[in-house]
Amino acid sequence: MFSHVNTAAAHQQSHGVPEAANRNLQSMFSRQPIESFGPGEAVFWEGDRAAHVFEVTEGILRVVKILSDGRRVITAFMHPGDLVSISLQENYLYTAEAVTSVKIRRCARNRFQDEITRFPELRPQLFSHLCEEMAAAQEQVVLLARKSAEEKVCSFILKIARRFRQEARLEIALPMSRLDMADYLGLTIETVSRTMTSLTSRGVIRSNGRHRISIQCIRKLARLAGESDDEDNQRIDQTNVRQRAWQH
Amino acid sequence: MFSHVNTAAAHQQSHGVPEAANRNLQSMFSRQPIESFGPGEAVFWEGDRAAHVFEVTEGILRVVKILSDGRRVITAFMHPGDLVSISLQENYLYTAEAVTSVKIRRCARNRFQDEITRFPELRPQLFSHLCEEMAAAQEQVVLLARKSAEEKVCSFILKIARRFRQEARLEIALPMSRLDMADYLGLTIETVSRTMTSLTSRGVIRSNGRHRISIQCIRKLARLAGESDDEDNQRIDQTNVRQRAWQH
DNA sequence: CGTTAACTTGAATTTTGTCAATGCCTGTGG
DNA sequence: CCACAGGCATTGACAAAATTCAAGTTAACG
Repeated sequence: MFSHVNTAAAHQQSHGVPEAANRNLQSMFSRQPIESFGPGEAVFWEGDRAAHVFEVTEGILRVVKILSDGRRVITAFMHPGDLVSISLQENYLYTAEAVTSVKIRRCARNRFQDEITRFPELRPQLFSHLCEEMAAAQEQVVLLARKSAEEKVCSFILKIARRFRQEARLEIALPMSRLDMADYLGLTIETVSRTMTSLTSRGVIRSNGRHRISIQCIRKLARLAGESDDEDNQRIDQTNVRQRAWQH
Repeated sequence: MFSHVNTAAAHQQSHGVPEAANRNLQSMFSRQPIESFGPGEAVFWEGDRAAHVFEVTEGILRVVKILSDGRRVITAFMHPGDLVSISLQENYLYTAEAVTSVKIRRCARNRFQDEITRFPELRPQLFSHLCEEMAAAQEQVVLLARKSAEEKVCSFILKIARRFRQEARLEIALPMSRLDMADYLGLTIETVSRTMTSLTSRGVIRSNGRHRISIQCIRKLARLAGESDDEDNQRIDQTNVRQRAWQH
């Protein structure tokens, strides 16, 4: 959640020549140099002065908050095309760390703001971006507040499947560690592991190595995720959040 | 969370004569008629076409999401001065119900958008409003993902105390039912009740009827809420989120 | 003042977490 | 290319936390 608007497609278009016709939020990053971060490296830290906005170009970031006694919460995973730290205050609200090898572009906050001012057609984009983040946050709150361990894990797999399955294949990558998954779902690694094992033995998923699974029965997975709306005729590629461009 | 910016003070100013000098988001509602809702009544329903934006004038609203099997999550309580349904999509993302007797004003979404367009000085307000909602959402995610029942209850009391205590008195109102608290904190009524009892018997709080408590030891409460930053020299009225007006 | 819903309390159960031991990828260096 | 090491992941036994179910109380409201 929090910035999971994948505008990678639009992004492609606008590279090189950011025409007014298809200018978008990602355009701002197109001339910035690419920076690389290795697994575990932090892109920025919670509490630091928020000087930049980022675009993920490659790899996966985790958005982390830590309680004073070390308990860790991952509030989001960011994928290529996502913008990080858009909704911000004076200081970063969280730490962003590379899960895999990651490439990002950065844009100074000032410049980002200036561009938004200069090109009013960007405002609705920024706005709907924030609104989708809010919707995603609410989904996560529901998951954390009321779902069981199994429902949490199934919801997680399903969310990734809906966004990243390759074409018809129902094989998906889980590049993050079990600890990352646990801290995202409010569980322990052991519970995540046991749940995955159970799903495998029941034929819902099949694991191909530690970071790759294939979904054997998407309907069952959806049911176990606690999404069964009686009708249950959801397609894997359904769009959950209808969006309207704001006119501001 | 989600819209807890209490601008009641600013609101007072702008009533009657919404001068440009102190125009704010609340100004838009100042000429709207006041509507009343009794406890339990819904102001709008999740999924309905989002035709209005609301301002709470009096009383408390709960923001509710329901899973298909009836499990309920309250993602926010809204207080006087709060704006509801600002960050929105095509349809409402949640149901809003009156906890107490509630008075609200509504503003057609179209008009709200037009006004934002017409008075650019409102945009930064809208923006920082959304950003604060995001920050609050993240706090709630941390609470739900990693805090114990006792930490959750203490965090909740502390949050209300920081916003609504009357002057020096550390007596606060908890107008919502135990079920509402439970659905907000991801617990059961029994667990909430037991925790409150335990806090009372340990002298952290004292209850004056079911919906009113006084805080006996704010430092202990803060420690039990899991906020102890070693330093622990926080004041009850500290502002947790520093905010910067956006220039968009 | 009586009714009733809301709340509290207790006991048993379930779920998830903790601790500890083992197993298995993955990447490194021979 | 293989062997090995070390980090992750899995599994099991047990413990703790929270939920569930079932009575009791209390307080709010007519």
